Amino acid sequence: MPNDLVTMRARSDVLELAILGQLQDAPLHGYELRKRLNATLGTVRALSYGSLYPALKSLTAAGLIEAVDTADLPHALAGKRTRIVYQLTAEGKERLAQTLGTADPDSWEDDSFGVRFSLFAEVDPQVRLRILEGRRMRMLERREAMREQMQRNRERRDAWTLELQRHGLEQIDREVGWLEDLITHERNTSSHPTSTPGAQDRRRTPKEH
Amino acid sequence: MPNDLVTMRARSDVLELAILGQLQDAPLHGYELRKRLNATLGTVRALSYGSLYPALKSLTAAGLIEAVDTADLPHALAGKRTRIVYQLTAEGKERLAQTLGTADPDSWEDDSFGVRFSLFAEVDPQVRLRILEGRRMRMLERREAMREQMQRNRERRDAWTLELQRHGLEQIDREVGWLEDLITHERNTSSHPTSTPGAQDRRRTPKEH
DNA sequence: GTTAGCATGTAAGGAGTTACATGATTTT
DNA sequence: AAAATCATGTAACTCCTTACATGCTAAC
Repeated sequence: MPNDLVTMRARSDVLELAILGQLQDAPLHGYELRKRLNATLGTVRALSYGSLYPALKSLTAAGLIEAVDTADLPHALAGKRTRIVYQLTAEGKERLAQTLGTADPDSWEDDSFGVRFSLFAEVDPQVRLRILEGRRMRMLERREAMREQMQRNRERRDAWTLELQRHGLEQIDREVGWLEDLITHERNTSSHPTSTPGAQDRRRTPKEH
Repeated sequence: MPNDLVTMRARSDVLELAILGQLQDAPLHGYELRKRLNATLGTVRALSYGSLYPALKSLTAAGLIEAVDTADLPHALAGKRTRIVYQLTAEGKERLAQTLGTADPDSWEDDSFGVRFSLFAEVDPQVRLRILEGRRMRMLERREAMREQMQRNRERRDAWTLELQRHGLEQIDREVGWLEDLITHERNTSSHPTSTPGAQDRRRTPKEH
C-alpha cells in the first residue's frame, strides 16, 4: 500500500535506466539501441526485441522519451528505412539525472550494478564512491555467507560441491579486490574535480602475456 | 512441433534436477531441501518457497518423487511437526540416472552448469569430461565475443564501460583457467576408475597470505 | 532473383518472485 | 507470554523469452 505514496516514480527497471543512459549521448532507433545495449551489458544476457520494443513504448507513454520527427534529422540517422528514432524528453533527462544522482541500495545489486557502473562518467564522484562501497559491502556479505557455508559442512559435503564453492569464493575475492582498487583510486582523485577514468593503476592485473 | 517426439522427457528444468539430486542422498522435507539447495547453489540466487513447493507438487504428479509415510521413518526425520518428507521413486531414480548420464548442451550453460557440477560425484568420468569441455568452449566463445566488442570500439566508448568489460574479461579468463585445470586433472585420472575429487593440484591458487 | 541482414512489432507463455495466509514449536 | 524460527502453501504479478508475422533494402 505505501507504493502510491512514492509519487509514482521508480519502476525499479534496470532496462529503463539502460535505455535512458544510452539515449543521453545520441538519439537512436530500437534496432541499433539493442545492439549497443547487448554490446555493453551482454554478453551474458541478450536483450530481445520482445522486451525492448514494449519498453520503448512504455517509456514513450510515460513521457520520458519521444520519437524524433524523421524529417529534421542530420541525414546520418535518417536512413531510408522505416525507423523510429527516439530521444530523451526534458522529463526523461530530469529522471535520468535524478536516478544517476542517487546511490540507492538497488544500485549495488547484481542486476543494476553493471548498468550504473557503465554510466559512471556522468555521475558525481561522491555518488560513485557510495555505489562502489555499497557493492563492496554486498560482496563481503556474500563472501562471509559462503565461508560459513563451507565451514559448516566441510565434512559431509562431497568434494565437487566443495570445489565449486571454493572457486566461487575465489571469484568473489577477485571482485572485492577490484572494487577496493577502484575505491582507493576514487578517494585519491576525488579532490580535484576532473572525472578520472579508473582503468590505470593496474598493479593487480596478472599480465598474462 | 517436434517437441512431442522426445517421449515427454526433458522439461529443461534445472530446479527439477537440483531437487532430484538432493533427494538421492536422503529423503527430505521441503523446508530443509530449500536450505540445502540455497546452501550449495546460492548464495547468488535464493530459491523461494513460492517456487519450491509447486515444483515438489509437480514432481510428485509426474511420479518422480513421493511423500514418505511418516509412520515408518527412522525417528531422526520424523519430527512432530507437519512435515512432508519426500523421496525418489524408482522412476525418479531412473530419470536422474539418465539425466546425469548425458552431456547435453544445456549442461554447460550458466543455469545448469553449477547444478551438474555439484552432482559430478555420481557421474561417469567420460560425461564429466565432456561437460567440462563444453563449458570451456562456451567460455571461450564468450571471451572471444567480448574481445571483439572491446576492440571494435576502444575509442568511442568511455573509460568506465571499458574498465567494466576489462574486468569481465579477466573473470572469464579465470574461469577458463579453472576449467582447464579440471580438464587436465580429469584426463590424467580417468584411467583408473576411482572417482577423484578435483580440488588438489592447486598450483593456480594465488595463496593470498 | 534470392539470400542475408535491417527494422518493427505482437501473442503466448515460462520461470520464478513477492506478498499473503496459516499455524505449530522452540527459545528467550 | 512474546518472539523467533519451523513448516506449508496460494495468488497475483513481473520480467523476460520464444516464436510468429511482416516487409524493406543490400549484396551476391
